[in-house]
Amino acid sequence: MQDDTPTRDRLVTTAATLFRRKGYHATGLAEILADAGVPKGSLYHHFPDGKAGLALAAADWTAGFLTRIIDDAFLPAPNYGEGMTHYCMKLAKLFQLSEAANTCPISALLFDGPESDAFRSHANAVFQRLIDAVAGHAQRLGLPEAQAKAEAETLLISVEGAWTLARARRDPAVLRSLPARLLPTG
Amino acid sequence: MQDDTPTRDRLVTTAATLFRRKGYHATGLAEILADAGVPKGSLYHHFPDGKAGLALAAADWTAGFLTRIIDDAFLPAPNYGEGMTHYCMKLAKLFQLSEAANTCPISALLFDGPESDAFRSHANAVFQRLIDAVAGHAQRLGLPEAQAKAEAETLLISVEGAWTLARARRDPAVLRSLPARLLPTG
DNA sequence: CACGGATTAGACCGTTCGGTCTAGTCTTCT
DNA sequence: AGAAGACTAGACCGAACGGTCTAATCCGTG
Repeated sequence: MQDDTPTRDRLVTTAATLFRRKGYHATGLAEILADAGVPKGSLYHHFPDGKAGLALAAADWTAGFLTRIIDDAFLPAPNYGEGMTHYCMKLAKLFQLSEAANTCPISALLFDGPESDAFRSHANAVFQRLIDAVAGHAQRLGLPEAQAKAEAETLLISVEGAWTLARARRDPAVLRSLPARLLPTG
Repeated sequence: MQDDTPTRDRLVTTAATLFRRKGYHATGLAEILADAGVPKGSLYHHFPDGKAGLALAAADWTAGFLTRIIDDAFLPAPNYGEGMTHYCMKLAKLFQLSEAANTCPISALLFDGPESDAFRSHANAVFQRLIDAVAGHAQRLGLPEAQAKAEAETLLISVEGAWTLARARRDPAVLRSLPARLLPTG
């Protein structure tokens, strides 16, 4: 992490990674700074609110990252079912890359964070953003609006739960099994 | 929490509550002890491993609590679909009672806990115990073994994800919507 | 070159963390 | 009654926490 990307970016991405692996409270500032190769002063320059501000930025960054995955999965798909399948497979691969150690990138840092309402509502906004992204693709692929929204919500719920179970088992199989569980519905 | 229940029990239940509300790392020993009305010496007498040991005990206690809810929901049900519906409704009520502030009692303390493998495998065992409980009821209610196991796993996955989303929204509606999402499958 | 804001650098601070340890009390059995 | 564990009680500890602050450095602009 000692590359030449801007300091702020390095902070955000390392923080996102660590929060995802160990949770917000279990990750110390010292660890983030050491991993990112950034002194404390820089952190409080870029994020006057300190750890909490960094966590919010990390959440946004993660949301963008996931949105990109969703787009990559659904854009080339001929219908919703295949797009959803692609998405689950991509997540399973991501899960393996992270050595099965990380929290679901979706819930990630958000619930482990301060109990403040700011965090909770931020989490809610991020979730909704992802649901909307999926729903948009679903509608584009021919589903009526109401059904698109319902399917998108179901997908997010399932991914969230499946990732958790996958983590407990250290096995991405349950992520790959999602399409088979969800498809018979539509 | 200053009642006359045995010290050990008071520790376990208060710890379970706090871990569920704020997570493992965000909950200090001091807070647990104050809430339970128990001095530090007693904790280390009953749990020589300290916070970690207490967390494992709290996880077991929570698992028992949930197993009871599962039994209460499925025993009087005439078929799997109704049992599952009862279960979701009970969880939604539980969610509301907790002021929508708690993590899913299932994942609860387990993933926020130490990254040790002991915690992870304990979490896995608890999950499996719950899945098996549901699968047992499903089979008793007429589902073939393979399908019973699949349905039970799907239910756990969905509950896990729905609880998370419900928490972000501060709204148990998504928990109540689960049966409608899952039933068309069977 | 000189100036000034942006950024880096890290020493330092008070607090709180989980955990240890020694005394004391309460129960139970002989 | 008296000895022996089980249990309570909380003072105390070093380490790590998040956060503040001052000084140094970098860099674009006059």
